[in-house]
Amino acid sequence: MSRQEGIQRYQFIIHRLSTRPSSFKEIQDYLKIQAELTEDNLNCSIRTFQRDIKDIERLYDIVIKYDRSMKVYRIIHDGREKHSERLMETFDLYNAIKVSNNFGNHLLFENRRALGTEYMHGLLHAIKSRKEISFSYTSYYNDSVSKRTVQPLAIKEARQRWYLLGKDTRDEVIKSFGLDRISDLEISNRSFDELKEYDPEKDYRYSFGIINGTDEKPEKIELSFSPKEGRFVKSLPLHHSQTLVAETEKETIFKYHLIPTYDFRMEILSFGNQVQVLKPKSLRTKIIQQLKESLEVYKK
DNA sequence: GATTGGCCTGTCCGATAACG
DNA sequence: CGTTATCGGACAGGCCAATC
Repeated sequence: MSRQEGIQRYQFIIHRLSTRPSSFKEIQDYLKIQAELTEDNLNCSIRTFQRDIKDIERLYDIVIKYDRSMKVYRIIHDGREKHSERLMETFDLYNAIKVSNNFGNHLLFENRRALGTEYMHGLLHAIKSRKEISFSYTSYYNDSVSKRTVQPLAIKEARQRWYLLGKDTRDEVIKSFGLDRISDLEISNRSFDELKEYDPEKDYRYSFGIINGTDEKPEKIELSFSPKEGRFVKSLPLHHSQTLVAETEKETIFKYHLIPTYDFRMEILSFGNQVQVLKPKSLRTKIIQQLKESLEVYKK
């Protein structure tokens, strides 16, 4: 059985259990039906299923537990944020296309740059079996290419981009790598120990995007949006800590708790005159400064 | 060597029995 | 009748052999 089928099985199990809690028998039947549709071999024994549950917890931060009173397995903790939901969407789409090959001409995809998702299976496999990987990485800031050796920990999506989180063996620092910047991926046979102390959830709770590891502290931030943008932001929160403070005819105020990194400031600026930073003063000053600098560009 | 299924033991928890 | 002891079902997890 290929490792792709193994990961596919995880996806089906999660999919089934997030629809409704099920007994092992029901899950097995479900897998059987899916196996016929996709022409993959997804059958598995109870023992393999138990191992899958453990793997799913490590890979996706989804905890599945058996409920004795109801005699079913259910998801009791879902650490997925948007990134895994997107992974599921992609997976659903992939299967839909696979099931109906003839629909190729009726599904029109938006042209966009490659996201590096072709390495997804390889990376998930490396994370799961704790193997060091090496790849060529093109820097965001200049186009220099460097060879990296990394202990892969997790895959994360932030702001429509995919990132690999891993510990760079050169300086032992946990970094994020844009998947679209990775090439020549190689999975070595050197395995590494699990990092017990590492908790990706904790590291990114107060991060806006992928920038982290800075020593800055999270701050209480308040933004005032115009009513029009307010409605938009309400339906598409900028950050999971977003809470509504006040909503009047003139403005909508949200508060956040996060580290105001560069990418967050850029996001604020992208709203133009539809947003105003109320708190904290330091961020307000920074944004004003930035806007002034923007104007300077046009005075030259 | 990765993956899987079978077997065995441990453990949890509800059900039933035994007891004061 | 209420509390405690025992039992049994079902899953979890370690181990190992089979398979590719």
